[in-house]
Amino acid sequence: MASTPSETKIRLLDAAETLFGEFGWAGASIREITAKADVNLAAANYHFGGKEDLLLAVLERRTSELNRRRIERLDAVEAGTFDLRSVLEAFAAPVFDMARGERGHAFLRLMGRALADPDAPFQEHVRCGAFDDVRLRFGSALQRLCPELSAADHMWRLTFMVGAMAFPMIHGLPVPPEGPDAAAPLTACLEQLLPFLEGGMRAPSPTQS
Amino acid sequence: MASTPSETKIRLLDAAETLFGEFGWAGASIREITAKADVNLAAANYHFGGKEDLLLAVLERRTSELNRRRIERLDAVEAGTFDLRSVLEAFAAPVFDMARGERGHAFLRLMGRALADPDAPFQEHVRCGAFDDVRLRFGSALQRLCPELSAADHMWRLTFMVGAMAFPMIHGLPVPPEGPDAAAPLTACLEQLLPFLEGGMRAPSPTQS
DNA sequence: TCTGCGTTGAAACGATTGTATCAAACGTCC
DNA sequence: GGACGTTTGATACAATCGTTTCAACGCAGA
Repeated sequence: MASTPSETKIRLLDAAETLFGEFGWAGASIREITAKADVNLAAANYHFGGKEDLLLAVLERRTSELNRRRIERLDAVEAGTFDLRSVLEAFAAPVFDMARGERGHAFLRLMGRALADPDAPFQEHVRCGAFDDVRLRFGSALQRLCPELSAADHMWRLTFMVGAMAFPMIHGLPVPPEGPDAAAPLTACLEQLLPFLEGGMRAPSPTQS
Repeated sequence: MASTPSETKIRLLDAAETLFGEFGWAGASIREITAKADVNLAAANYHFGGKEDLLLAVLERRTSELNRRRIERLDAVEAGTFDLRSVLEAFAAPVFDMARGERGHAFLRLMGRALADPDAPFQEHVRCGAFDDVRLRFGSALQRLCPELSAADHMWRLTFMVGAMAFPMIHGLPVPPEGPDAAAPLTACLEQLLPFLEGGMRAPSPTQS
């Protein structure tokens, strides 16, 4: 029993990440996943217990790392220049950082699904504490930075911000270029996203018109 | 042969709208849909030809009306006070208007899926011209209202705006209250959304920092 | 070398999927 | 009233689903 996941487990997680991200919860089958991973059909149930637990493991593998980085960056921001732009960057940048490299496209799609897809297993993961720390910490930070907004205002704007970020993740970034700088769309998306979010957050509250 | 859709057809469209919106393309089955519609299993294939054509019919029924209203409102705005807020309202308000009433919840979910769900049949509908007019007209209007933004800037911001709007649609609006004003969350969401979008659109372009 | 445990391979389970078939029932027009 | 095209109902089809089973395999420790 190795504490590091076996080769089979990793191959399963990778294949599941790709196919769940591509076709969703009901659209990706255990058979397709195990075939893509080039492992036996029974391996999915043997190592993870079932389809749902496989998806949860796939999500957990990414969101734990993602949210860890977010909190880390927020800590740094709160210790230094505590302004709106930096907080938003601490929230959004880790997504695009982790999307660099080999499996970046699949990662983005899966995270987009995790946020936007209302299918039961995705939301089960989101609602079961995986994002609670992030929500609390960033919610508190934003409330301090935009004190003129009510609690309801903040709830709505957080929703809008997550939606604005999730949308390009789900639909894929435009024309991933070959060659030396394949991550150019990622930095472009982040650079475009941040001023948009900041402008949205700085807008006056609709309740006090 | 009546030009108005038969009772069976309407019941099928309603049930399909609810279940496709709830469980997505692969998650909703013809059997569940026909059972919910209280029609025979074969009716779906008889009236619509197949599962995919049923979904496309469901989408078409709503998006044609929705986008018609959008263009209508944009026409009025362009003939009158042509400002950013009014254009954004012409884009967003018809969604929440149509979400009022009996089947509003299912309508919102379905439209949210149509925008955000990357599953093939949904995107097939979106990409096959259903939104082309809206995209062209509103894109042109926004470009005139925010001339300091580049074409790439506008493309990104349109993406972010649609994402911010689609997100609450997919996940449902908070606590739909019983009683006289069950549509209160709809007006609240729209009132919250518009200043957020306007703030995002008015943000400076990231390319000319 | 033998034993034992963790893992894999191949096959099968029952349930559910989308679709096709065909006879019965329906309303409409001659 | 009877024939006809349209719609429905019940059933069957092949394919695929998630899951289970069990024998075979690999490799540690004794």
